[in-house]
Amino acid sequence: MKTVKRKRLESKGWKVGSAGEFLNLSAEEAAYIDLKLSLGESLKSRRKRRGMSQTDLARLMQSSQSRIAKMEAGDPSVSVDLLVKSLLALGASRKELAKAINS
Amino acid sequence: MKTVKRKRLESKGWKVGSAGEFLNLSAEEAAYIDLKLSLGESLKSRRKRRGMSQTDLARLMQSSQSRIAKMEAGDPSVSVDLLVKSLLALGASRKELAKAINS
DNA sequence: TGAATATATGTCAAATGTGACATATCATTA
DNA sequence: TAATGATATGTCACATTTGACATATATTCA
Repeated sequence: MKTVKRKRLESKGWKVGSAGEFLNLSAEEAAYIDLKLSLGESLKSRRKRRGMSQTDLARLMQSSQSRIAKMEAGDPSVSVDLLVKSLLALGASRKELAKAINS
Repeated sequence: MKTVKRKRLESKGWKVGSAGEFLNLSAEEAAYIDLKLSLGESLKSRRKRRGMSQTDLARLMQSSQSRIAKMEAGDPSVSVDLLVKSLLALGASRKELAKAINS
């Protein structure tokens, strides 16, 4: 894992149990977090491509600007569920979702 | 959508708002449900390939047999998060996850 | 520059998801 | 056919996630 991403995680309040790698993350925990970060980034770029603000997207999703911000930032308080629903709300297809997950 | 899958959904207590297709599902809602069903099936086949029972997997995941059953069945009470975590616990890679989502 | 707009961050009550349990149904096989 | 093990389904107390709000910090641009 790159240092940049690492700092990013550390500073964002990720905190995990068990012993293991650098932040005490097991491979699965790390994969899970990475996944969320990827989805968040994908959400952000999609939203921007559409020329929408976080507030716009929040309205579209019946959510709130602050939650959108947290999604895009990979905040520990947001679920993969919400990220997936958001991407679908922005018109992402299954295939595109899969791509976002893989990237 | 095939009739089999449809019956499956109806009988499993899916219940959604708004007007639209057959069960009043918007395209996004349908995609979301399909996604969960796919992940559930993927989980089931992975578990079986490993020769594990639901109880075994539950132990591995610190969950319970009943929750595993619900995951595999696509029960509305299970989150994508849990499905993803389960697949990761069974050793699925990002790429394999993506594949499961796409299939 | 400064005002307007966008994004980030912390908090909380309400909503949703969770493991655990009881118990039912299904499958295998002796 | 019983007995045994696996899977399904309903329920609930507890845990986590949610939208909303307040407010701080960036960003844009006249």
